[in-house]
Amino acid sequence: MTGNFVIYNTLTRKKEVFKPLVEGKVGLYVCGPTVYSDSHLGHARPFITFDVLYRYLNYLEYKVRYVRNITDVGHLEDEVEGSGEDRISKKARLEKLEPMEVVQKYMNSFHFNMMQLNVKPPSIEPRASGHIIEQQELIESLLTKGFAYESNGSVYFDVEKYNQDFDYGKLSGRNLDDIRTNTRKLDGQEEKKNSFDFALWKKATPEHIMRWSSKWSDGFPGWHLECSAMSTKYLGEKFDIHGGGMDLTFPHHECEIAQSTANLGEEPVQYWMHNNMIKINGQKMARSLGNFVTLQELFSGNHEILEQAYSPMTIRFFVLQAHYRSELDFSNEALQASEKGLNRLMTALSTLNEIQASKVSTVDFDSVKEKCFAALNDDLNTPIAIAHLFDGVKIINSIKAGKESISVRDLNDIKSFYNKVVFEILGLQEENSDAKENSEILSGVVELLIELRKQAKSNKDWGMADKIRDDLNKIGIEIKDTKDGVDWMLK
RNA sequence: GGUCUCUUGGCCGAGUGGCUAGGCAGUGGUCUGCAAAACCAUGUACGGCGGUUCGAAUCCGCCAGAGACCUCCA
Repeated sequence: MTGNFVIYNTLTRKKEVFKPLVEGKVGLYVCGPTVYSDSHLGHARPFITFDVLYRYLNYLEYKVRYVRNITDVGHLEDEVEGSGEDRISKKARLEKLEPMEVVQKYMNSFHFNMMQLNVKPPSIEPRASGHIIEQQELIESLLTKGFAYESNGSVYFDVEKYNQDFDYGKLSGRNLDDIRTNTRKLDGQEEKKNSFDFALWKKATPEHIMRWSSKWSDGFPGWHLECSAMSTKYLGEKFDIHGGGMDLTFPHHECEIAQSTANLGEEPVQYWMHNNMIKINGQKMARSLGNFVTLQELFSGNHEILEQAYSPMTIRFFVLQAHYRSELDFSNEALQASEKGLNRLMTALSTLNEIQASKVSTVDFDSVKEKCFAALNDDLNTPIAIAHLFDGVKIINSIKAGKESISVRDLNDIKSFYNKVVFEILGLQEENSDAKENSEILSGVVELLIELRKQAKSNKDWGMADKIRDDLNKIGIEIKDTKDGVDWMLK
């Protein structure tokens, strides 16, 4: 119905027509969050991006199994921080919580944020801590096949050996010689044959709380391992799409490919998709850089750099107004633009329900529809798709204004088109309307005040009329005099 | 230092050899007692310097600036 869906594949650095391994079915894996603190705006981007991918694949009538992991075993800290302490256990000590309590807390808040952003839950959300056995089995297999070696209770992946049979660095465009000469010297690497070897199993230091027993040592899995183990378990040895942030390309995804390929003999993933970063003041927003704004802060406006609160849908729309492979600059001005743009789009959708159909259509909506889907098909180009939605808005408004007319059939067609694209595929939703509809008491009170104001107006008592309007405005209720009467909404 | 990417009008952001998105802001207008909202109209921008071409923001080269990765990171 909608032509070929094209995806930019990081592996080939080209756009490719998407063709699933199994007709009609898609296996999708996306790197999920490490749950040790609240999610920030940067985290929201991949989850919104791949949520739209998931929704679009569903729209294209694929049966999708979407796996998105939760990293809850913690990984090594930056060496500069000392100790090699697990980042989750470190936080736990600071807050005097059990590690799993920290995990639970932030997993809950992550889920809540995702719900606010209308990000659909994945089909399976496996936790690394629940797949220690699978990860150990994978290590075992790599040891048996000679791609890993044990050293002082830890197990490392032998990159050199792997590179003899396969191509280490193909995803990120590196080769081993470059890596060899350019890898920085880090401490605590004497155990490894080569500095670029990475841990599959790490022996825990005494103060490390999160640990599991194994034949090698009491320890914990290396940070690339869980994705290999869990994607294989739930999606099979070969699956269609793997997504994640661009900053994970190397080393994380590179190592993931190496582990899986060494184990399975062939590459597991057909299409690698990477979203770009959100920037703030010209720099990547990242926890480590301390320049982040959490989603909760964004939604409440409670952060010094925020001029106001921004609703979840504003954030979602903001993210979708840029292509997922482009950098996106954060600023109050940009966010406010998105807020107003979204409002314009949503207003047009409700206008759609007020339009009276005529016998004939004087407008042609087909090109809007075609261009919109063409954009989505072109590597999920949501900004272009949205641009065409706005072209449609212009048409809708001119019908409303009586400049154009539309037949019943075409009107229904447009309604279903906007429903599909805006709500189903882009995953936007109405905000605020709930409060208005759900509170009969409030609604009754406001209607009464509007009635009183109307009387004041007919008596030309502008002072009273304006007082009612302005005071309501102060407590967050906006009164609008429109052609068709008085409308009100919660701000 | 190595690998890679980017530089578009006041802001955010598409595009990638000729047809010169879209949103926001600004300006003008419609509506209105006023206001807000809404709606309509309106902007010829592509870092600099060369080159290729009938024609370049789009291709090539150089220069300048910014960023990402190489280390936990969405």
